[in-house]
Parts: sequence; structure tokens; C-alpha cells
Amino acid sequence: MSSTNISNNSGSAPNVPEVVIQRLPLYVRALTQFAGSGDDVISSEQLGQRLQMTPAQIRKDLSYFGRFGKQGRGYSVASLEQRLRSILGLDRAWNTMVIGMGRLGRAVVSYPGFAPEGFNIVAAFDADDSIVGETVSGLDIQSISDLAKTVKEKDIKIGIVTVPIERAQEVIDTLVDAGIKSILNYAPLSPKVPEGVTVRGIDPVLSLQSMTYYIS
Amino acid sequence: MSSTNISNNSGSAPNVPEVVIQRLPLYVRALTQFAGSGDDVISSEQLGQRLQMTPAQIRKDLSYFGRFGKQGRGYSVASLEQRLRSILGLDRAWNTMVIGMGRLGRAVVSYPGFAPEGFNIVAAFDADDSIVGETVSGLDIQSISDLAKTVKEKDIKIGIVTVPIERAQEVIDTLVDAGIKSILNYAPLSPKVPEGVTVRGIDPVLSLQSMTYYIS
DNA sequence: GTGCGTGTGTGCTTTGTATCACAAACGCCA
DNA sequence: TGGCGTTTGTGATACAAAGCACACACGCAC
Repeated sequence: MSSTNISNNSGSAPNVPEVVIQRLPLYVRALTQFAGSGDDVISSEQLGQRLQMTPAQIRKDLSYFGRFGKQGRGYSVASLEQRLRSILGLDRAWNTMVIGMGRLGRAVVSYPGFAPEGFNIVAAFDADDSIVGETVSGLDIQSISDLAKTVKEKDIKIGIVTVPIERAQEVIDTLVDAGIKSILNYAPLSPKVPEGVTVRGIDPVLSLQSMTYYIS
Repeated sequence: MSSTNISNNSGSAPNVPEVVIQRLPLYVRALTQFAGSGDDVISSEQLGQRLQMTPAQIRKDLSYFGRFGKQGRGYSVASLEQRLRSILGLDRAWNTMVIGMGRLGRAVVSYPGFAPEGFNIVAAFDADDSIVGETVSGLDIQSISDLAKTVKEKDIKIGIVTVPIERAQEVIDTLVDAGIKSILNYAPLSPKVPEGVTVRGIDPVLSLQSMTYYIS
């Protein structure tokens, strides 16, 4: 799933495993939370305890990107957080859009957790002409035929798909055609996308279905 | 995270990797979808194409649990689906509860995707006394102090946590004390739970944050 | 300045997972 | 009934990730 990690400015690193990338936001979050509580230096041991993982793994992960700690001390909380945010591209805001304005899509658009993290939802789309033009949380619902144009105009980099499963692949193809490289997919399928496009699925039912195995 | 896979009836298998368990629901879903479309036999090749994975991996995964296919033919769609559902415990219904009746909790309770898959939400809780007694989607909001009793009375096996981050660990501790072994956590933290308890997190922000890395 | 305690960064080992490749099973057809 | 094309199930192999353990850096105290 995706790679194409070409040249970049200073802090770029080659061939970082995808699992590592997925853990970095965890570190960022833990550091942010830790920043409130007094100490301005943190050790991999402390971080590991908070995140339920081994200190060695944290140090290994960080070492893909540089040497951020000081021996005998640990990591500067503020500085490490800043560095990680920069690596992940979280030191800027990202324009996103939501496609599918049914029940789920409306909940996503109204969800107050995205904006504070720098993900601004700046457009909303639906295929159903009868609701195009309605306003949801301050956003006009647009027709999907406007999508490519709006993506360009508003410099949208991320698509959030909340359409029913039957339309999901088709909508995702549309996003890909519009040049979108990052898709958050709420529809319960494993969509086909070309190399270089990253899709992450949000699927509570799948999670539940794999847990029941352990309840004997 | 979790294991304790003790004796079971016939189809039980020892030491199955967690990743494999997490893929089984994907197979179930693909089989269900495939069942509609004519053919009643499917090969690992076809399944793999649909799920974007190698046929070998699918066969390996299935081989942990038995021999379900016929050489030269493939797998009976209906029968394989049934076997997998049985292995995962999806051939029965599960009672679940939602803790935290804020915006997110209400959305979860109203979400129509759980019941058809056998996950029935039969109780709703909140810590805020001022909303205890209200009705949401036909469920009375109960006080968390009733939780342990209700879990027992209604034979609830799964808890869905939708409280704010500050209360999440505390609520999860309460669930664990009440004997819950499976938790679906919407709060943005990595909770600490004892061995034998399975937690799966739903966190769209984390997913977004790891995707931005690839948008250079 | 020197010595000591602490915690990083990392080569090496171990563990875990995915893939390969082929023997054995099956169905079909002549 | 026997041979052929197909697809499974699985040991062996290759690859990837996690963990270990220690040399080395740093800060502090005296």
C-alpha cells in the first residue's frame, strides 16, 4: 500500500516502514499530553510506559529520522514533538473534503475533532441532486461533478469517503482521477487504488468482528 | 495484546497470530458480497484479487483452522463463510453497550450498521446525572454506577467507549472490573488494560496524521 | 576536571510474517 | 478408467519487525 517517498527537504529519511509511520502520531499525541505535566524532558522508558510499548522500539523508530535525544537525559518534550510534527507534515493545516452527505457524512462534517489537529473540512459533496445546495455545518453540499474543480481551487489534499458501499469504489476512482493521494474511507470495502495512493479504512464493525474470536 | 486461547469445541486452533484473526472478517465480508454474484465456488486467486492480497496468504490463513477447500475447485462460498463466521463467533448475536452519551455516543447508538451484523446495543451509560433518564434511539441512558449490574443482567460482552479522553481510562477500568473482555475505544488514547482484555481503537485523526507523511 | 549515574543510538539476534513452489487431491472428459 | 488441467495445503525460504545489550555521550557533583 503506497510508498513513493521521493526527495524532500532536510529531515527526509529513506525507506521507513509503514508501521513506523503509523506509530509516529501516537508519539506526537503522547508528547502533547505530557507537555502539560511539568517535566520538559522525557525518556523512552517513560514514553513506552505511557504507550504500552518497549523503550527500544521507540528509540528505533525515532532513529529512522535522526538523533533527537541526549544521552543521560532523554528527549526534550517540546522539541521532539515539533520535530515529529514536521516529519509527518503536521506543522501545517490540510484542506479536506467529505464525499457522501448521508447520516455518517453529516456526523463527520460536524465532528469537532478534526479542525484542532489541522484538518479543515472545506467542501462537502453528494451524488444526490435533491440535497445539493443544502447547508451542513456551514458547508454547501456540492455535486460530485464539481469535485475536480473544487479540489484544484481550494487545494484539497485529502478525501474522506462516507458514501454507501455500492458507490464507494466509483467515488474513490473519482478522487484518484482528481489527483487525491490520501483517502480516509468509511465504507466497508477494500478499494482498489493505484500505487502511490494511500487509503486508510475506518470500520468499527470489522474491529468488533475480530474481537469476538477472543470471547471464546 | 490479549491471547488466552484455551480449549474450545471442535474447530479450535492453537496460537493463531493476531493479524490472521484480523483478516478473517475481511474474508467473511468478501464472501458475503460474492455470494450474490452467481458462482457458488471461489478460488483463493479470486478472493485475493478482490481483497488486494496474495492467494497464498489467504490459503495460509485458512490453513490455521482446517481444510476448507477442494483441490482443483476452490472453496464453497456459502460453506466457507459459515465456517469462518463460526470460528469468529459471528454465528450468534452479541449484546453490547455504549458508555458516553455525548455527540459521538449518540451517533454510535443511532448507527444502523451494527445490528445487521449481530451486534445489538442494549444499554447506554453516561456519567452526567443531568442526562441520565433521557432516551436515545429507544435506550434509556443509565448511570455508570448501574453498569456492572446491567452487564450481568443483560449478558453484555462488549463495551463501546465514547467518553471524552479525560474520563476514558477510568471508564475502561470500570468495564474491566465488570468483567468485560472486549472494548471498542473511540477515545484518543492508548488505554492500559490487563492481559486477556482486547481493545481496538477507532481513531480517524490518527489515520489522517499518518497519511500526511506521504503527501511530502 | 574527573568520576559516576543515566539513558540514548544502534549492530546483532530473535521472533514473527509473508511468499514461494510443489506434491497431492479433485473433477472432468474421452 | 486413466490422463490432464486446476487449485488446494503446506514445508521450506525469504523478508521484516521487534527486542536485546552495550558502547558511548552527556550532565552533574565534588
